[in-house]
Amino acid sequence: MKRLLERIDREILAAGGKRSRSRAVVIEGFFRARDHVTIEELTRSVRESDKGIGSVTVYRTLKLLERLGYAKELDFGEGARRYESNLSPHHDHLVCRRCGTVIEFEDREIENLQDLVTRRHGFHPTAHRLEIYGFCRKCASGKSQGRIR
Amino acid sequence: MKRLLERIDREILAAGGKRSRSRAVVIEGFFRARDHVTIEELTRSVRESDKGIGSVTVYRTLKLLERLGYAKELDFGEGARRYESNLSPHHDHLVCRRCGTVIEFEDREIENLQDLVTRRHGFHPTAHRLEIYGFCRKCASGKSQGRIR
DNA sequence: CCGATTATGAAATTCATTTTCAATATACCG
DNA sequence: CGGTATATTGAAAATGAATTTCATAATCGG
Repeated sequence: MKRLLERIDREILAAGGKRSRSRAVVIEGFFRARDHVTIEELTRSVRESDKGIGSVTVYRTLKLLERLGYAKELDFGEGARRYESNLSPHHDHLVCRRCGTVIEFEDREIENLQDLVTRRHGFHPTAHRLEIYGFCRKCASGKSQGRIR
Repeated sequence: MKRLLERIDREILAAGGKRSRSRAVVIEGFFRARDHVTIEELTRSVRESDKGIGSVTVYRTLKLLERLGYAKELDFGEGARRYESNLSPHHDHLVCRRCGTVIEFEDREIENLQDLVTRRHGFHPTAHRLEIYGFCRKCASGKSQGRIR
């Protein structure tokens, strides 16, 4: 963790940036937080360390981390984006519509088939998103299917 | 087409709704329009038939069509939603980041693998979204990779 | 330490979407 | 048919996430 923060610090300096306490707090908070945080959640948690940190700085810092490749923007259609750290290998998400739990999964074969499809259409893929929405085991038991919307 | 509109009309009545000219124009416009329209695009096109239609009505009508199962909301991360008609069988999307072209594809095997993964985690899937972003054949030729963002 | 540049937070702005509201249109029922 | 309850409309206002602006503060390189 310390090592990671130092590395990011160096990259920011190398890119002409400057150090700042607020940003350091946000970055550390981000990597400590559970994955898939919203800006609002992270702002709240980060303010426990430093009362004065504005949400704008959180927005800016996460955009920065994304540019540097350390964070990924997610959108589960909730109205607000979420961010996850980009340290673990690529994966996709199962999102529970009731309790919000997010399960990460990785499936090489799906990825391979995606590549095939993509190539078949002459496409050069740069990214993809796969999310499966539904009900997790806990929420699925003891619930009737529920009408759509 | 006529048949489809009548069917929707009947469903709306059956659900306690009333007929309205504005809505009829929007619905017909939607099915005539190319797929993956934004509200703004559809509003513009629909206003050529009836100057006075407000975009609010377009918003409301598409939400209605979605509830009835005739339309699907899409989000390619552009800031505004898009809608496609839900008449054709399920498919996913290849989205060109340069020219915006959207190619639809369908891959039974990917779907099957998704089901497997989902079940493996005890999940009850209700929907999924798979989008592959990149550059279409035309846009990919004659372009250097381009830095991330 | 100086001067230049970057970062900050608050406030203002943007923009898609939703809500409110008064006016209008439509369906249902006698 | 006519009356009435109810749905629909469009404009304007409200919402809410994200971004921009701006004056101030912090940090770096020399």
